[in-house]
Amino acid sequence: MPDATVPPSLPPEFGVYFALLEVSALVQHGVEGQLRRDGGLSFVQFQILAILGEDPSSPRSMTDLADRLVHSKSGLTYQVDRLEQAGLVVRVPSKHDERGVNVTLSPQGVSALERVLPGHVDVVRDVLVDALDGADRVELTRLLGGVVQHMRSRPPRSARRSGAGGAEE
Amino acid sequence: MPDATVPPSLPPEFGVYFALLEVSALVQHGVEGQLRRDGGLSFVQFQILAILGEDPSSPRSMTDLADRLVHSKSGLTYQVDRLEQAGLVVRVPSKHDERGVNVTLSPQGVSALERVLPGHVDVVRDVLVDALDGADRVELTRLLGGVVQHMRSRPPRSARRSGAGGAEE
DNA sequence: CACAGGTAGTTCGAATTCGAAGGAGTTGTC
DNA sequence: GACAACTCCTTCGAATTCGAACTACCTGTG
Repeated sequence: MPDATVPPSLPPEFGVYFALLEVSALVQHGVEGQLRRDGGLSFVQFQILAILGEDPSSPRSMTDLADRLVHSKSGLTYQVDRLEQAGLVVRVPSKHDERGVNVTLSPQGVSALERVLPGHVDVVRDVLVDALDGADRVELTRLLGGVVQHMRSRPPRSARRSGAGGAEE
Repeated sequence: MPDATVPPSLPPEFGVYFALLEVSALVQHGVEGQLRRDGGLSFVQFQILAILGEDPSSPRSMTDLADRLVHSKSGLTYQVDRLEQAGLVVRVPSKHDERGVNVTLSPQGVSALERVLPGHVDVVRDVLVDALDGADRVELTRLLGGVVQHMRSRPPRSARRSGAGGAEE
């Protein structure tokens, strides 16, 4: 019988879980200051611009963006509103689907991205990339990529499950 | 996201950056539902309880906690308020420093932690740990640990003045 | 065509977050 | 002991986030 004064500890494999969360929080906060200083952008706003900049020829739907960012749709609406007010993105009604809204980078949005990117690269390099030598970086990328695939391959956030794979009503 | 694609203007090593952020966001959202269902806890609240549970004999100061969580102090005040109202933690004035406040787990806090932990372990295992075989897990932990050390070794967030790279005034 | 069920975005209210300012205690220097 | 500079935590207002409800549109079945 477990001693009530000693809280249960997590399995040792969970170090990876905490380390992951901590690193990502630190990286995120590390870049936030730079983004705000150089471009007046929040981290989420930068992410939106960066995703749109990945492939300017294929505009993204709101749902796409929300999914990519792992954000709520309402939160995305709010941020796209702000970016549109700032003139950095444009909402274009989808041609195929009357309900759909596609978001694209405006020329000003491209400029904003170009303005923050150099400093951003510096900060990320300083804070994250330099912590790893080349081989480790490749290895970490490989491992994280595998995890992303694993997670993306299971029902996305809309599917709630209380355990592991239990069928529920 | 088929592949951590990076805008052409970003160096290729930055795939690790995007993959990291995406994985951590997915993990975080993945556990949030379970924590709320099983214990009525937000992710941050769970983190606070978990940190306090790590070593109940050494209570943590507010600043300590904020630093560990990579959260603002005001945000931590808010969350500790809520946890205290719920009876899960207790604020104890520091003996050595009249300004200091130490936070400890109450018996109810221990119970809450015990109540959510099994399900939490399941979810994390399902979503993250199972994505890796044993060797990869060890490797990932090692890599992330190195990054944490690297980041913690530089001026913490309180010195958000010149941030991470450029000295600027 | 009509209708049920599903999807895309937005709006709304409530909860949470942050940074700046403030009150109080501590430390170092003279 | 007085003073300035610093640290610890909280309060305050503004910005951001989420989930639920809502509108509008699309798809499949009869």
